[in-house]
Amino acid sequence: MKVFILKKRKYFIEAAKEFKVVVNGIVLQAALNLSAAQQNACFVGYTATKKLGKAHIRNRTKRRLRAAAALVLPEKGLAGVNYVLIGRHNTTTLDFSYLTKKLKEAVEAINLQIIEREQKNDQADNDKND
RNA sequence: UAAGACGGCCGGACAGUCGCGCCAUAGCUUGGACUAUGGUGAGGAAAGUCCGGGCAUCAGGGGAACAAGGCACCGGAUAACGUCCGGCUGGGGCAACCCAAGGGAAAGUGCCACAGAAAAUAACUGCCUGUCUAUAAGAUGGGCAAGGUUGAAAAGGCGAGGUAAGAGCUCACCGCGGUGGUGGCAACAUCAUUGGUCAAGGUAAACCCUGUCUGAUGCAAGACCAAGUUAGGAGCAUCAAGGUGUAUCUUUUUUAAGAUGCAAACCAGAUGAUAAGAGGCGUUCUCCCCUUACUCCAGAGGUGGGUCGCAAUGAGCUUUGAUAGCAAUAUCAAGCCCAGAUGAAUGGCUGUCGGUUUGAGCUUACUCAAAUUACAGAACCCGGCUUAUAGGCUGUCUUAUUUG
RNA sequence: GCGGGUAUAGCUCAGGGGUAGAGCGCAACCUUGCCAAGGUUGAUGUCGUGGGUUCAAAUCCCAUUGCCCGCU
Repeated sequence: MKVFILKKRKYFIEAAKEFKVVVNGIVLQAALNLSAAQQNACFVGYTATKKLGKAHIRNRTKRRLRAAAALVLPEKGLAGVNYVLIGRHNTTTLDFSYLTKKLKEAVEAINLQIIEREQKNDQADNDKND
């Protein structure tokens, strides 16, 4: 599974509207992306707001998110999904192994949501066809 | 030894492992969000954006007036500065040393609450005295500016003489001003002499005056490439008659095609020329020089694609050396090349050694354990200022005490 | 990256050198059988923070902190 970086503001907004899971240290959002599905890859973006602190704290937050995502997403990520990781105030202080564990849980949870939604849609399509 | 003053420097180190950006080279399924190897990768403040520049655009340059704003003891340093260095004056400290937006209040205007007779023109109270009425005292004329509960501030201070009462009215000392000498580039210091019409408080971080400096906008500047969109209006003359438009006619496939005419308007093109006019760095005026006719206004669409600017030649860097200077700094020599991203690299984890604090063993040392290890992240680039900062190293000096 | 504004009572805001104010809210009392409305009275500020100028600063100057906004 290849992991690429999200750069467009549009996709961040889409992700915020669709799926969302919150765990200790991380907020995870996601949305479907058809073009990514064709490449058999998923996209990931990182966000750290001004609320967290000054520039060096925000940079540190993004680095830890990036390091955690590099461990988790190649295995757990679904193809054709845009993930957005949002840092929280305790992201920099939490133990790193704990953070990765939590991220893994979050990704699994959000993947479940996405799959359920797709199955529903498929069923709906099937019903219509019938 | 204790207390203190002023500087300078550092801003954890090493190793392992998994990763990231950029550059170079090589490779490939040959142009990509690829792979390999090598190199390289945050600060003293990268911060705040408070000053000064470089650079870019407004075509370039000069002058006058006005406006707006900054600065303000003197000299020097510098590309420049509101920065720095050295001095002066005033204030603080026993001292080392520190602090100061530190020009002008006899150019003008304003303001000075409360209190106080009065906040600047004088008046009121008061002191002395002549005349009249006359018991006390009052009325009126003259002289005077010492005293008058206040206040941040009251028309030099203090003492003596002097007088009807008083008064720089006179004198001594101090202060203040003028002139001259000496020292100093100067601010200023000092000495001499002279001034009593000594000039009538404060406030200029109130307006202001004087001197001096400043064009505006900031790399989201700006240049090029690619893609896309478009109602309208304004701005010379001429030509030609292409497109479009429009009118008429013909054909018949009558929602079309063709022909001819027109050139008022629009689009596009060519030519001409200097007369007038328009635009061109805060405003007005002016001079030189130049430029534009596809320029300006307005509207529409879009939410921002790529390359350059932009990282190795610089106001560059150095625990280097020499020379000049008290110093800031300058010159010369030697050596060096040192981040360049754009949802934004410089990280995650582990170990060892450090620093600090606390506790225990405990005679300092030393050992063990725990905690802690700052402020903070380049975004066009430099010189400063300001603010934040755990902890540490180091130099010079002052005062006090003790010992030799 | 560049530029601007603001901070005053619990809340919303005046005041631009001389004793800090208004409205709403709060408290007490009056009115009522009780409540609301109404009336009377009262309390409430380190004027965001730290320096400076001044006799005197919320006000003028400098620095700083938080919040808000614009440019694209």
